[in-house]
Amino acid sequence: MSLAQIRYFVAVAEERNVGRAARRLHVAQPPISRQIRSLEEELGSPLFRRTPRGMDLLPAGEVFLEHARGILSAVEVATDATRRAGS
Amino acid sequence: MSLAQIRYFVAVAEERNVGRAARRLHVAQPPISRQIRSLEEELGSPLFRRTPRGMDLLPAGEVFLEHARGILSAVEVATDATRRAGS
DNA sequence: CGCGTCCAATACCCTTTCGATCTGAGCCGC
DNA sequence: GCGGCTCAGATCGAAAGGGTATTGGACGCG
Repeated sequence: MSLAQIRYFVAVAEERNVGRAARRLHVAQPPISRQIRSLEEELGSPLFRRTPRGMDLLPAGEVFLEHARGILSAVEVATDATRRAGS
Repeated sequence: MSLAQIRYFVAVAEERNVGRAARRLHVAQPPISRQIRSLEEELGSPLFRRTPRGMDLLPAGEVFLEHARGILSAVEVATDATRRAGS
């Protein structure tokens, strides 16, 4: 699992759409698809249901989403605090 | 910043020695050195003081260490909770 | 005062990973 | 059924990451 995967996941969960998430992250769509799939494999359970109109969060995805946001903000906090301590 | 960098950092901080951290993580020493350096560059401030006997945590490093442990455990918690929700 | 030891950093190579582009397949509205 | 969406797959080139070998600096001991 990588922080990039977590960021991709949060964007897709919020947009409910891989393409929009990709544009928002300034990344192409296929990398997002692959990273999401790889994340699901690592977690051992699907996070989204694929529909012809986008991605629907599954229960496991909702659970992961809450934690994912916490992880990303913890990284931000850690970065800021360390920068402040170092300067 | 990557989760691997954070794991490397925590190991080095705990061992106060790059070589021991490398053995503990089953990785060679140079990759650890490089990732730590890259992390310091990204954070904009040194985290360790290099001595002939190892690595001493600087104040900025101590600050980052606390957050780093929290991030890693948050990742574990997220993984477990999601696995549980998916099965 | 060398010499051996222990440390991190560097140089170089190789493998793997990752993202971009192009393409395909499924579904829906018209 | 045709055009416009969606996500998924294949392929390629670039970048990142780790491994081995080596260098360079600091210490301790004879």
